[in-house]
Amino acid sequence: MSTESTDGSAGRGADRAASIRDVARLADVSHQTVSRVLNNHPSIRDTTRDRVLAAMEQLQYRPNRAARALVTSRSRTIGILTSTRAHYGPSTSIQSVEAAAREADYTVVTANAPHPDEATIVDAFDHLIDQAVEGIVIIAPQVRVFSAIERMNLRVPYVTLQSTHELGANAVHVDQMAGARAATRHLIELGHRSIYHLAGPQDWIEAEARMRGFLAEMSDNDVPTTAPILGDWTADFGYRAGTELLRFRDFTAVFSSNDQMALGLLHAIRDAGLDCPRDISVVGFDDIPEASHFWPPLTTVSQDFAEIGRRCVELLLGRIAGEAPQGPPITPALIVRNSTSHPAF
Amino acid sequence: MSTESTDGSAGRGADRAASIRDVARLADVSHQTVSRVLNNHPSIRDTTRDRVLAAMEQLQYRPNRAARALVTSRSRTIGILTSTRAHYGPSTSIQSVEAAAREADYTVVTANAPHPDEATIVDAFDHLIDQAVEGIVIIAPQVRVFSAIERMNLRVPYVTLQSTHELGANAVHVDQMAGARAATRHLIELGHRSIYHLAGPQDWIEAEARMRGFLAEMSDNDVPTTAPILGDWTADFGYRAGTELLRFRDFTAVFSSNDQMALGLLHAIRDAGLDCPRDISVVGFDDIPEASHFWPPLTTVSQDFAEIGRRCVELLLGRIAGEAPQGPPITPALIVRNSTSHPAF
DNA sequence: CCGGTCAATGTGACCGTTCACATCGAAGAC
DNA sequence: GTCTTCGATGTGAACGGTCACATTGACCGG
Repeated sequence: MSTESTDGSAGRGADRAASIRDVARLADVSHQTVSRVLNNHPSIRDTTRDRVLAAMEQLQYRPNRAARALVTSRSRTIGILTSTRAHYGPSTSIQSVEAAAREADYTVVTANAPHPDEATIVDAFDHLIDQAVEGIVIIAPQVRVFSAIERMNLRVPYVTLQSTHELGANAVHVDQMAGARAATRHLIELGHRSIYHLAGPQDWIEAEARMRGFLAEMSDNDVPTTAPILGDWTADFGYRAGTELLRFRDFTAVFSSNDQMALGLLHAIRDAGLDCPRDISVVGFDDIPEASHFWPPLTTVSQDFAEIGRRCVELLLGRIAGEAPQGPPITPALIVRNSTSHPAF
Repeated sequence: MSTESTDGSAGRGADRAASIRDVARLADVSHQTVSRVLNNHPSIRDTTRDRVLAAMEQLQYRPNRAARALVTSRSRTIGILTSTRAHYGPSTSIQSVEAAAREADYTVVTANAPHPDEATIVDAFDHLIDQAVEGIVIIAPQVRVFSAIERMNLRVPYVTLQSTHELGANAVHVDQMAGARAATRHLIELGHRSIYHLAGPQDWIEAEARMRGFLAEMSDNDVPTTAPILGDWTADFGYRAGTELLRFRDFTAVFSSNDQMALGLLHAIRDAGLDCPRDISVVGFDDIPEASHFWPPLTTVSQDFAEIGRRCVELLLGRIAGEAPQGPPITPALIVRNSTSHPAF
């Protein structure tokens, strides 16, 4: 490539890509006819269509999305607002959001809000709005996000995961509470009566729902509850919390709000010279692909992150089109492995 | 379609967002002056600029990217081609690509090629090209990608990670070989002489480089090499391979090409009634955040995925601008934890 | 045979921005 | 005092699509 920097007056117009009019000229029709072929309008004679398609092929024509967006004022783009991408769950969901969107001929742009403060979130939203996204899928700590939404009175449709609050039409309903209840019930049925809950950050809707599921199940079974410990999803936190907790050993089981924290916990249990599940039972949440290879293989609650992503797109595109398709809730399932057993005593 | 359009009551343009001309009218200047303010052109009188900015503020003006892209034929968008997003390394890099891109006022769109066959990859490229991306960051199995690139003679700049082949200006150089050598040397220095290598899929450039590093270091130290085992990055594979390998027990150490496979390996070692590191030493690669909580905490090679992402963007934007900024190579570092020790005998 | 409907196509304006070029003073240069 | 330069601004035409509307035959009913 030549590096003629700013001058460039010579080549400029020459190598612009073929436009609808170039195709029209070659196919000997009007540009509007080409446009009709593009949008497969019904009343185009087959022979004409073929001629146009041939011309497109020959010129390697590609429709210009910017031009289309300009005139229709529809970008065919949806945004994803996310905070951490490095975690298995969000990543998987994002991936399937993207696949589903592409399927529907939408493009996805993502905006990351690395810090969960409101300014950062507003920034991320702003970035998406600048792209003229038609809708936004939110995969992030939602409490903060909502205050940001209010502050900037967002005008595009968005979807989130269902909270315990009424988000109604905006939310894909994942029954986190049911999953958390199943995990908790499993421990109770094994005979545990002193169960701690390692919760996630409370501004994540999932974390809150799981915590509520835990508390509800405990109380339904008349098991005395202990105050949940609020964590940050990381294995490091699970390790530290576990180390701290084990100084007292006043419990026989822990339900962790995700698998990473459970991993840290397992580490802490070993470091304390104890055995899981003999001394302490542990249940995780998410069923990341590594969970079955933890030591011991982790009993956890499986979530279909890919399905969540698909459903988000389905709902969002529906709302963009003015409908409100509400599918059935997605229910996580308990997967029993080896990190849980009857309490020792 | 229901054609329930607006009855001709009021303006139909009422809904469209404010344009440059609306701002111009309000600020009592020409649209071109507004454009100049937008692109901070030097010769604008301060008072004029202020007037325009005030008008923008009042109308909540946002530049229309589509219009700008149309006329400049520059989309200010870069694409990411990726295969798996669910893994820690790629996710982290993608996240930092996005952050760096946003910093430079670029937008990122991602295209996923879930299956590594050429058709899928061509599809993904196609999707990106449709967005008129100005450049592409490739985070995917590269061998297949390259054949796809050839087939569709890609006209936009792209960057990848450095392979052992000469990619020259297209690649950010991550010295995977050095990392792999460090890991291997560590095992050799501990006294191991029978070392297996669990490699990644060979169409991933990283996998190949790590394998070559392993082989080179082994041969430099006159340690007899065994044929590497080609895996798929998953813990499941590590487990299965480990189980298989341990039927013979003709080795004392394994260098795994990533941490997930190492995790599966640890699982297999325990299942065989053996102890890591007493019986078998294991070294991983990547240093995912969970690695320090594995049992035993994993000796591994740390990679700065975020830095990789940043460098990809730096290089790509440079190339888009016609430069070729080549930074120093990124060198991974060995992190010694508890999964390695002297061989028992 | 004539008006009407409809399938197939064409015409010109418009979306919101930038670009090339024009204009118009004011400030030096001589 | 006139010419030139240049800073500050304006004018109209792109860019590549879609939209609303016009046009043309062919077919059909009465």
